[in-house]
Amino acid sequence: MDVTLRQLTAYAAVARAVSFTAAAAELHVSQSSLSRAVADLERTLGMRLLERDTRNVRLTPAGAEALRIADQILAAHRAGLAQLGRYGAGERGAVALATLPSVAAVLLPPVISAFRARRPEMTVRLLDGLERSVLDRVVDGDADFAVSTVARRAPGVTLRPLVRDRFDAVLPEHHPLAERAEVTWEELGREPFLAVGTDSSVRRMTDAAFAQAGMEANPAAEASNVATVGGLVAAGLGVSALPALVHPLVVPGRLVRRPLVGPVVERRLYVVLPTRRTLPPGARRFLEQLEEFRSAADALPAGVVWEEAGEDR
Amino acid sequence: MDVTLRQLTAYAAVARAVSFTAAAAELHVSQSSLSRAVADLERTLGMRLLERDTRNVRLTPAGAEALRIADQILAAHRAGLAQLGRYGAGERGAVALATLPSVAAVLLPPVISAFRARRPEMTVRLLDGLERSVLDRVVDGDADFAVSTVARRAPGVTLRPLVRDRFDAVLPEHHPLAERAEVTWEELGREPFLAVGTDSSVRRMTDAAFAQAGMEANPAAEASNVATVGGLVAAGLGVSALPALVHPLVVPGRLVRRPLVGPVVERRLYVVLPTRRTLPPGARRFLEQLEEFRSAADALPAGVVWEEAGEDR
DNA sequence: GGGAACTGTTGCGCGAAACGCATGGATAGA
DNA sequence: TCTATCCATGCGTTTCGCGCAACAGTTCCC
Repeated sequence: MDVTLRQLTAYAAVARAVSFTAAAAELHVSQSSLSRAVADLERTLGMRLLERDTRNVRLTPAGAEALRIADQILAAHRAGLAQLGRYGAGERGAVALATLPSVAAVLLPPVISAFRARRPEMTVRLLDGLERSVLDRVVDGDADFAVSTVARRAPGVTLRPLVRDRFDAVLPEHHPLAERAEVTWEELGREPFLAVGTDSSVRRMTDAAFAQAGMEANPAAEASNVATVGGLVAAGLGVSALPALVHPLVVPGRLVRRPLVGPVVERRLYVVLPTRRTLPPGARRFLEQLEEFRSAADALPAGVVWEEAGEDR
Repeated sequence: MDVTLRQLTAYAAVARAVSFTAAAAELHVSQSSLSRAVADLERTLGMRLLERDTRNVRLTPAGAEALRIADQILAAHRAGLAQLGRYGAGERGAVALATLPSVAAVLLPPVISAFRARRPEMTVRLLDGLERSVLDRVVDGDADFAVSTVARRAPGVTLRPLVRDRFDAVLPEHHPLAERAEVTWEELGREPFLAVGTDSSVRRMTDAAFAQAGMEANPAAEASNVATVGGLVAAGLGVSALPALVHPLVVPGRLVRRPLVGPVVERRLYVVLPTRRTLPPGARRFLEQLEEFRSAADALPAGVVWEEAGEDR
């Protein structure tokens, strides 16, 4: 026979009260039940825990040790279930969120900050990477969900429009085009162009925009980090085009932004949810927090706007 | 309904094996039993732990968290019972031993050392005090047992003779009596006598010995600590009489010991056991260790001899 | 394409476990 | 001595846990 939680609970109550009758009242069970439970426990352990004549109950040394240990076990049990309860309520655990570096650095920080303030036991894990890997993270289950652009419809994920941002021209401070209120892609394409590395969604979209304006994308230089591109522009090596959301990542001063038109190119960012899996409670709570920012029409950098809440796709 | 260890064990096995059938074989129960146990657990917790179609079993995020927690709880249970088992075997816990300072400092160290080497998880608590308080410690249950002299039979304790030691005269290095092979109490009584404090058992016995030799105890000075008395003798303030066991506590050099005769006074040290209470396992083991030293006739300071093992009184 | 082999679920009946009630023996206090 | 408690125990009932067997959905292979 093995030691059950029931026996330990019974023993702990009796040992603490130093009385079967009192403990029985406390636990809302009959006194005989406790008497048996403790006797069973003693038989199983093969040691006497309580010294009892018909009138008094005393702990044996072994009984004192057993009380200590029973309390430990019961506390572990109680704490474990409480943890699981908080997990279930989305107050504890981890949210794994795949996203683009720009989103992670600009859009999410206030959300994470508000989320953590409300649920201090939650951990937010940001898996930042390029568009391609972000989608894979969701499909593979590494991430609970993602916030990202999406090149093409992927099976197994649902898309919920979140924000869209506009491409701006990024120019050296005293560049001739900086005097315009707006700049066209065609005008921009005549300047030495500084592009972000091949794999990025930004690169994909600038290539497409130049093509649409009837020009060929022919970068003077490339860098994978947008901050690096910003630095190159500021140094006067050329011009670039970046979505509004990433501008906070570019060191300010010595360069200016102008809306790009002909065409206006917008980048759409989605919440990417796995279609099959149900979202863990913590992730659900994080999404609620994100929606709260959208509903409150929280301030976004210039050129970035919240999408209307609507149907998932 | 509450979460039982049985359910947690079942769930942990299934979640680890990712298979009800395999887990059933492992736990030697029927597969249907596990199916129910896990279903019950899920119902109680109000969350789905395993995603299962008829062919495959997968953990949900909540299931992964639950597995972690179930393992914690089960480990706490297992560890607790193991601790209690080791406690029961006397390999873990504490021995509380009341004793005289001289016994604690001279007789016990090798015993404690051997005991701890064999049972590293055991703690030995020495409650050292004067004869009177030592007895009380045992009667009150503060100590598991004691090693001490006993002025008079006390109710509720059993005595087991352990060692006896002889009173020696303690003399300054160049004192006239130091040239004798033996010294009588009467001779000693004619010198300025340096006594230990009133409450001690040593004082009680020297007083009695002088009385028996027809002299009055009339100390030139008193100190409670025998090392202090030794210092006074070495400084030439007078002579003293101390039981052989305490000599290692007296700083060596500048004083000499001579057997005291007429009468030879012996101090008897007993193991003092509570008659009622059963000894905790650790204490029993400590006593065994002590007996081992007696059986091996372990070397003792000159003038101290092991008592024969015999009946308890 | 149809069946064989496995998987987890569920209905059923049995046996054990746990419980409350009532009782008995023992003791402290009036 | 009597009474009020206290814990242990016998007894009957209810609940719980289990295995067996039938069932339903998948996968694999001939």
